[in-house]
This record gives sequence, C-alpha cells and structure tokens, in this order.
Amino acid sequence: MSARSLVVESMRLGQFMSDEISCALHPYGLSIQQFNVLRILRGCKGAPASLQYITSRMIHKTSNTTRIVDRLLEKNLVDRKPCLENRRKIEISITSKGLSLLTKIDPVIDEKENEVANRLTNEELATLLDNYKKLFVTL
Amino acid sequence: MSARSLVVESMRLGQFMSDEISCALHPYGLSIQQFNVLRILRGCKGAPASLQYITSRMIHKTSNTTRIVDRLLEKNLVDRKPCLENRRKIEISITSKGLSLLTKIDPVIDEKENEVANRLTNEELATLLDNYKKLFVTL
DNA sequence: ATTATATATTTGTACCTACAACAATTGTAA
DNA sequence: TTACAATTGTTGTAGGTACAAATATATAAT
Repeated sequence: MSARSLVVESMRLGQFMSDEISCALHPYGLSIQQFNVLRILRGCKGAPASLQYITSRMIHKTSNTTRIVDRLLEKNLVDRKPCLENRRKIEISITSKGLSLLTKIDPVIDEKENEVANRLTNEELATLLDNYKKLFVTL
Repeated sequence: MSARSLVVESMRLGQFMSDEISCALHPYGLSIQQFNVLRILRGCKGAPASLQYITSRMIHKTSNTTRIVDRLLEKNLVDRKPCLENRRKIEISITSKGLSLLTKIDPVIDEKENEVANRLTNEELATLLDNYKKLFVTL
C-alpha cells in the first residue's frame, strides 16, 4: 500500500512545487524551464555555456533546450553565438536584460521557497532531503 | 539553502518517479496519464464516470481529459456515451479490453513501485509520507 | 586521403500541460 | 417566460517532454 503511495505522492508533491514556482513566475512571462535556463547561465558568471552543458543541468533530462533557448532569444534575455574553436558548438550567455530580470524575480522565488520549507522543522527538512537521496539511486 | 533544495529536489524526485512509471508503461503503448485514467475508471467498478470526475482525480489539475480520453477511445480501451439524465455530461467507462490490459500491466507497476519503496525502511517511508502531508497544505 | 565513428545541435512528431475562449445545456430569478 | 448565471465539455494555442531521425563538424582508424 505505502509503496504505491510513495510513487503517486512524490509525483503530486513535485507537481505542487512546480505549480508554486510557475505561478510566481507567471507575472514575469517566464516558464519554469526558461527560468531554469537563465539561472544556469547566470551561474556561469560570464562564461558562455553550450547547449549540452545547459541540458545536463536541467530537471528534465530530455528537455529540448534548443527550443527553450529560442524563446529566450526572442525576448533578448540570452545571446547565441557560434563557437569558433569547435563549430559544432554554440555559445549561449545571459544578457544584461536577462540578469536584471532575474534580479527582480529572485526575492519572489526565495519567498516562495521559504514559505514552503517553513512547514517543516530544520530536522525534518534534513531528513527529507536525506531520504530523497536514497530514493534517487539510479539502477 | 535547504529551502531552495527542497523545491528543486522535490521536483526532481517527482520527475524521477514519473520517468520510472512511464518507462514501465512504454511497452504497452500507454502514457502515464492514459494509464492514470484507466485506473480511475477501473476504480469505478462498472459505474460510468463523467469527465469532470476523472479530472478531479488526476495528478495534474489542468489535464485536458477530453483529449486523453480521445486517445483511449481510438484504442478501444474506453467507451464514451452521452448521459441521458443530463445532456451536458458524458459517461465514460473502461472496456473489457481496457480491463485486461490493466491486468497485464498491474504486476509490472507493482514491481517498480516496490523496487523504489524498498530503498527506504518502513519507518522512513512512513515519515516521508507524513512530511509530504505537511508540505501539501494549501494556502 | 578515405571511411567510419563520435560529438553537438537541430528538426519532426506524438502527447501533454496550462490557460482561455467557446458552445450547449441546465438552473434560477425577475 | 425571458434573461442571466452556472455547469459540463470541447476547441484553440503556446510552451514543454520524450523520443527518434537528420545535419554538420570533429576525431580516429585503415
């Protein structure tokens, strides 16, 4: 009985978290995946990222990063240039417009995240994250 | 720090669970949502269900159940009839073909679910589900 | 050098979510 | 009764996931 619950409830919780963040992002015209890409690029601190690098850091292993980046390009939130050393690659970087958008969004997301996390004590939270790790072991 | 992890890791875990089930369903030609609808209908034990009823029991609140049912209809796994008492409604029920497909899939899914759940002790599992409930409180 | 293989990205398709607009039917109230 | 609101489901569209095939470039093998 609990085994089935674990799977279903984990999916429900993931969906709940995703909904909370999506909802917070909506006023800024970003989807959760677009936001995800922007944050990954900001983490590069100026160094451009390849599509492959971005994909490896996304939540959904099979996200079609090409098309997500396309939408960010349309909004001028990122730049895309061919890589001179390796012409198979492209170099993607966040623009100043993208950075300043993230700066506006940061406190909103932080608040959402804290609001949810505060429903657990620090100990409960630590235990939960610990159990997540055990579940994640890939086969 | 942990607050951010909670959100991201919960999304990752939900995605992981979803991937595990999708993968197990793939040989049977069902998406996870199609499978979900079939199981909801089986739970009705012969009584037909309205679209609204099905939607209310799905993981994604905003699933477009009309179109998921369309695909199950094409495969003859469900029946759809107008409701005579209330002509706005439709009555959806699982066919015998749908039921026998579920019978084949059941043990595969059970095994997947147990395989994942066995990574935790019963106590850890109980605690985890308990913490899920605390996180879910809607605002 | 030519061929084969690996890498990096793009494109295509089926299915899905999220959200909004629409249509049909039913219920309610003036 | 007529008008208005609520309920139930369908359709349209943008964005996304999952998976496979295609394209271009780079590297390795013969």
